[in-house]
Amino acid sequence: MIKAIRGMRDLLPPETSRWQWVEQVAREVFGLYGYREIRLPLLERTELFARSIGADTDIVGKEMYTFPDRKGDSLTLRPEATASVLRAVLENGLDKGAGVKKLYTLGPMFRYERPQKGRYRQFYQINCEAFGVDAPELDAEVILLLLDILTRLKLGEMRLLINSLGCPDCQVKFKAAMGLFLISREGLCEDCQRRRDTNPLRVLDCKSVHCKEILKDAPVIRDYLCPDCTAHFARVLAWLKRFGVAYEEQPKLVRGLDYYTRTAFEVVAAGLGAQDAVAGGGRYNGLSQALGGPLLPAIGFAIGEDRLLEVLPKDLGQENQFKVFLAALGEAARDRAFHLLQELRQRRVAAEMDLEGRSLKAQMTQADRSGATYAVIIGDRELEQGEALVRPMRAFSYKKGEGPKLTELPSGRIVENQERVALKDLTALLAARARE
RNA sequence: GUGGGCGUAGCUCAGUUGGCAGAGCUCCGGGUUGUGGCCUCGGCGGUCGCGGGUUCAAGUCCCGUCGCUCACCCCA
Repeated sequence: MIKAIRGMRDLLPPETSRWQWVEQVAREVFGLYGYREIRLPLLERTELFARSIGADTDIVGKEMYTFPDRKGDSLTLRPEATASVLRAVLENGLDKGAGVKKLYTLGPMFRYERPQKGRYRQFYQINCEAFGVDAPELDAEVILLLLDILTRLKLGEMRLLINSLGCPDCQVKFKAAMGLFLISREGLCEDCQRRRDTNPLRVLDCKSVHCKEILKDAPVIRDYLCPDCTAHFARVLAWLKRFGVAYEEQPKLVRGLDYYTRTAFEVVAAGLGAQDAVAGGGRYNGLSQALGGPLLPAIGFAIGEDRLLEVLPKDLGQENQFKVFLAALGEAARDRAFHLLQELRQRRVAAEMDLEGRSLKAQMTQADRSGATYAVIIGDRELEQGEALVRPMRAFSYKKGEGPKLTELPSGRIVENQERVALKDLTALLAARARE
């Protein structure tokens, strides 16, 4: 048997209804904040990611699905969305004109990593990107938007971690100080020794207990922020505080992609093990220019949908909708039921029936499993009289002062509230009940 | 890329010192010849991940390989 390739999985029902629910909520909230959807290719020129994400990052260095196409051009399956969004914005001139441009996109990303809990080679992100405004109010708004989505999804325990990475000027000064600090320290792990030369900022991010100890009194970026960046960050935090957002300043939080400037944030959730970041984002004012575009301030975030689904309650997104199951006995009745089935659907009533001519008992079992609100029984007897039996499934609610009406079946069983309904009125009646 | 755990029915898992491949759930049918769930009886369903080796005999022991999983790393 051919199996799905490593790190790539099938999302099956009923799980998919939870995904739809998450995406629907995200779309609603994006709409409230004035965002519109952009849909992008999954494949881009390799160069786009090399220049945006950073040639020294792990993502570009060893995690991309890169291959030459038939013409020999180097293509890459997108490992993240921001670079593509910005590329599309610049290519289509969406950045022209005053004011903020707000876009969201969602879909699969690809990274060649060793799979584990909450980490797949094809994984899904919900991305938010806002362009053209450098105001700290926008930073705050984007974070509020993110928390709004997560809250509506009933994400339980979550923490917002936040830091400022400064502008390129601040980063130059900080990297110099960090370099100086690291030069005098011995015993850093292999990775950190390498990072010391390539990207000293990321040494801060090291999870090694030993490195953490060494880095205890390392310089922090905050002390190297220029007055503008300091003021910007202070204002972002002030707004968050005013909106009652509980945040945790994390002086050592950095982002894995080179293009981040100023505000950087992350939302971590309980119950995910080591891969606990459910969303991450920040400002990337320098990205546009790195791609050869104009100066274009920007901020955004990505939600890791796979991880999010992992921690969300398992019973969400499964609304029990009104549904009818037609059970037919005999060929003539089946023909009539098939017509009624389509008529119900035309009236926007969810309806199913058995197409194999199974026994009534089997059809009732199917009706039960399908979650039907009503089973409609049509046999030759009913057909002759132009009627159908309408049988409520599951719990039935009574009107005031009314008790159940009992019907005795040929077998001696007694069922509640089974009605006889004229076939010509059947679909209209059910459509009316569906709207109740 | 590195390390640990695990691969037996659609699912969850038993399987003794190597000796006829099992259970529960699901699914299908009967009991109820025209009424779901509960009960009861029966049935379908397996290249024991794959390849090699040892042995009279391998799900079981050995080697290899693939996959899953958790962690490192990295990140959403």
